[in-house]
Amino acid sequence: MPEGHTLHRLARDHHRWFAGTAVAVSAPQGGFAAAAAQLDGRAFTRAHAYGKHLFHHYDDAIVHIHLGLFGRFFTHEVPPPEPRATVRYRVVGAGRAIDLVGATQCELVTPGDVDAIVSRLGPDPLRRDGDPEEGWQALQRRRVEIGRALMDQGVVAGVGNVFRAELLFAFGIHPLVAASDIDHDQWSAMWDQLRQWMRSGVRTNRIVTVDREEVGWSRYRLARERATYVYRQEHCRRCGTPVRRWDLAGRWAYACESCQPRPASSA
DNA sequence: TGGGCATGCGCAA
DNA sequence: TGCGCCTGCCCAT
Repeated sequence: MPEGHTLHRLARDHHRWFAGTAVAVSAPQGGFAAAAAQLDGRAFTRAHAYGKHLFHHYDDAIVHIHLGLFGRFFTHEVPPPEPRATVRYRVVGAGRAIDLVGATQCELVTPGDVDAIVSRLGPDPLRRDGDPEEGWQALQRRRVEIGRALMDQGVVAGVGNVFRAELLFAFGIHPLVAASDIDHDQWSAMWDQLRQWMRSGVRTNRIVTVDREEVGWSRYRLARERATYVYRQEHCRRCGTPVRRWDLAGRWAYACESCQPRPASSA
């Protein structure tokens, strides 16, 4: 379930569980075996995230992880159960164990590689150094629809399909509006909203964009349901209009064309 | 049992 | 623009 908040939450948890301790590292699936052998028994020094990228720092090595669409971590008490065959990277500390499965990337990298990865990314709303002006500058250079630009990690690092859909809905912006038609004040407000949602996402480990008062939900219902206005909804949670969806940048984009008027320029 | 789907992304054309 | 890759889970059969 990886958008940026997921990776920051993982970094926070992994840091708490492992930083400053020696850990056992293994690679049941085999692909990461040589690296795991090198890391086994080493001191885990820290974990950090940038956008959707997670980094595990050991005393003299760094592991770079990108979950892709399917990747996830399973967490266990210690001692952990026998790993399933698909576990690529297992870390066992004093009190917790984690299993990485299905990730697009899990590799040893150098500090230089980390710099190169981060340099391709736009500002991250979850980082103190995340600068919305940098995002604004990048957005100005994009000659595409806003629904496409928001998925571009060089504009904002950490936004995925849910935040794209919900952010545009919150501002009444149709995904097919040209990125260049977003004005500066609007962008600043979008950034603030995104940062608020993502911070909350790190705390609760899920995405909630609905206002509980507006939708009239109990806390119980809020905890159970997909708490979005248009993302994977049949009908707009605000006005009831059927939600439309179409392929944009290879992913389903969702919008309520009553709350988010379609730009005149698009057919 | 198997098809479809999922909060990504890079690459070939 | 379309495809391939990584895996788990849910649903229909």
